[in-house]
Amino acid sequence: MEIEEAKQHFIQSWGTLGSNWGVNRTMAQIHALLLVSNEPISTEDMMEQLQISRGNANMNTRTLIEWGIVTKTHVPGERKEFFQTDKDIWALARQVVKQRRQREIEPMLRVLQEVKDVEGKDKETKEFKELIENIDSFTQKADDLMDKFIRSDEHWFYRQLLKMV
Amino acid sequence: MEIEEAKQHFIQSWGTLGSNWGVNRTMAQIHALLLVSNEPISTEDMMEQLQISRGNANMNTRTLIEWGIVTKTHVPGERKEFFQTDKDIWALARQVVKQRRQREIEPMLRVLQEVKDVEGKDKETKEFKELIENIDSFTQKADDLMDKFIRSDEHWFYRQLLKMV
DNA sequence: TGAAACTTTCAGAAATAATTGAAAGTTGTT
DNA sequence: AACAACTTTCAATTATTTCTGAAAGTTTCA
Repeated sequence: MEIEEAKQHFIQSWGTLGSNWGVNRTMAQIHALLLVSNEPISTEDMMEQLQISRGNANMNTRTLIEWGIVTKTHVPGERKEFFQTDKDIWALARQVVKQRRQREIEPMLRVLQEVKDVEGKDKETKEFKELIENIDSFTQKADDLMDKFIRSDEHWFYRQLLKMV
Repeated sequence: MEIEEAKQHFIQSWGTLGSNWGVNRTMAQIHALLLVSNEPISTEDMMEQLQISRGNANMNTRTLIEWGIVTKTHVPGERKEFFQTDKDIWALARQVVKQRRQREIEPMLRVLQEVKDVEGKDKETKEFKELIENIDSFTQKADDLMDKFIRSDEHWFYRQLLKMV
């Protein structure tokens, strides 16, 4: 396989992976394109290489920036904006975990809290409370793990893995 | 808040959470309904409580069964099928992780493998190979962690968390 | 066997999400 | 200030996903 074909294949797969995780295909592809590019790339480049419209490129790039995984840069002599992403895959993973934690764990914990003080002493209510209690406990542990991951570095994570039986 | 309201609220939130994770809303709601039900429920029950069609209820229930998180049961004296889910939230999490691992990690590793032996000794190719190598290494570690989680029980997981600094 | 009870399927409809492209907005230069 | 270069916005369109409901299929039992 030659390099251009490989990059293309990678971009496609990254897009598919993204859409499985609730990230839109184009957004994941833009990210993949940035990953495989040696230099920062412009909106024009994205449009050409992914065959997408200016609006689409702009919107999805903005979302990537909001997620904190893409940054704007400038190329000397060029007036337009260029974009780049951190090639450190651990940094990327940390950033994504951080986003999802904030965006999903926190709302979930809030709902569980709201629902927790349901009135009643009957069996049905007790069982419901127990379920909510279990989900809450699980969610908090997941939250704790994510928090540790976000604060960690690659080596820490690797050591933790080794420590596990 | 009284019990029916609380259950309703929970079902809605579970639906939203699901759709953030690439699980369709109805599927997540059916699952939530099973979680909060004290007895197994029938397709009719789902249709009525979630206000959905028979086809929709049937299809999504089937997918939940394929995912291994819902099972069929029978209620004595009743001819129709009933469904139930494991209320153990850890068992549920393990099952979901198992599915996603099989469905996403494996294909990703295959793509990385394909793309890894790209030809060329130039800088561009070298950098690409390095990127792929890093993603591959990360993915394998994630795979390893998932594998450990799948084989674990709640207490094991809790102990691992405590061991982490 | 036949017919009621129940389940599954799937083509079309409806809902939702993603994308386009052109106009409006902004920034920098002369 | 006027213009060119560039970015952003958003209404309209297109694509994708989900849902419906009725017909076909299956099971159970008298």
